[in-house]
Formats: sequence, C-alpha cells, structure tokens
Amino acid sequence: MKDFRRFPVPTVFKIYQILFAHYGLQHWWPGQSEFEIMVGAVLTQNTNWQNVERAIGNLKQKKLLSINKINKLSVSRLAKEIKSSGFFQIKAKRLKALVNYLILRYDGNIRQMQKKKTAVLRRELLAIYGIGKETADSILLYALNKPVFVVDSYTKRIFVRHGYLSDEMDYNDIQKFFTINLPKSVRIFNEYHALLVRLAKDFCRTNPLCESCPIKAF
DNA sequence: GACCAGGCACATC
DNA sequence: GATGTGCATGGT
Repeated sequence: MKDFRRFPVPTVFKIYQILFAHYGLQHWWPGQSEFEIMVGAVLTQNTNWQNVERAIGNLKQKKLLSINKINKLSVSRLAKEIKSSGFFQIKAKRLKALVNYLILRYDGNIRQMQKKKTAVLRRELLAIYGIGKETADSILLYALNKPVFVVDSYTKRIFVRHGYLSDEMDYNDIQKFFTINLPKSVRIFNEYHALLVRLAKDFCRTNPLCESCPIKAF
C-alpha cells in the first residue's frame, strides 16, 4: 500500500509556491485556440517543443490549422506539413484520429465538448488512437479547462530525485499523489505542471545533481 | 556523432 | 502486467 499522504498538502503546495515565486506565471498552454492546444499536445509527444512550434507555425501559415482542414488532408500530406515535429508519419495518423473523433462525436464543436463531464471525456480521449494518459490529461486541462493534474517524465524525475516519490510509481500513482495533496484547481494544476517543465528545462539539464535547486530550499 | 526531447501502440514473454 | 522496440526531427 503506497502512502500518498506521506507528504501532506502543505508540502506539495509549498513546493508549488516556491517554484512560482522563483519563475512566476508561465502562461500555459502556448496556443491561440482549444484546437491548437490539442494539436500541440499530440505533436509534443516525446518531442522538443521548438520542433512542435515549427510544425504548428507551418500549419498556421498554410491556413491548415482547423478541424475541417486537417480532416480533409491526406495522411501523407499532413505528415509532410508536420515533418519538423518528428515521428511525423505516426503523428499524422494520430491527428487524423483526433479530428475524426471531434467531428463524429461533437460535430467539430469544442464548446459542446466542454459541457461533458471530465471522467467521460477522459475515457473518450483515451479511446482515440495515439492519445494516452498524458496527452488526454493535457487536452483536458489546457484545452478544456478541466481540473486534471498532468504527469510527465519531468514530474516524475524531479520528485523522485528529491525523494518525494519512488521510482516504481506509475502515471496513476503520481497523478493521485498530486491530486490528493493539492486543492482541486484548474489554475494551480495548470501552473504547477508548467512550472515543473520550466524547472526541468531551465535548471535540471545543467544541474543533474540538483545542487541549488529551488525545490531544495524547502 | 551521441544524446535528448512536455509518449504511444504494439509485440512478446 | 511488465518489459522492449519503433517511430524521426533538430538542437546541444
């Protein structure tokens, strides 16, 4: 039995406050529409965000960044347009699967989608080809404003290194850890995940031993 | 040239 | 259910 309450609310929240004080607002998710956020969530799978930005920029420039446009594109054409994001063949299929779902289930109307319950949406998203837990939760939190904590490899790495989580904990375990120990707030979940990514990019890369990490100040 | 980046599906045991 | 592998670009 894993003891998720070993580090109660004040600690997990305090770490959030420290990161926020250190880095400030991160303004996530970078994207001008709900659909753009969803596309970014798929394209960023195991991929540097800079490469994703190129791909999204290309789609925008060619006026292809819409549900209907992508629905009409062939997989091979779409793959060509998102090449810079890597894994482009498979990601083209994944994007097609996503827009197919949006059109079939919601007639391409994301506002309609937002009215549904979080648990229902999560099940639906996870059933789409190419959408796993992190991508589904990113879409729920950042595109649909649902209070779901997003776990990624950075989240685990950071909290394992600092001794708050054990290495054998999986996605569900880690998500539960944060959900139990934080107020259920879209704003906090949004900012916390963004801050962890910021910390990982900004600090962890050059300081693998975590020396002088802001989290250590706690 | 090696290594990494905001995962996922699928095969195999 | 756990573990291994393919997918691929662009920066460091």
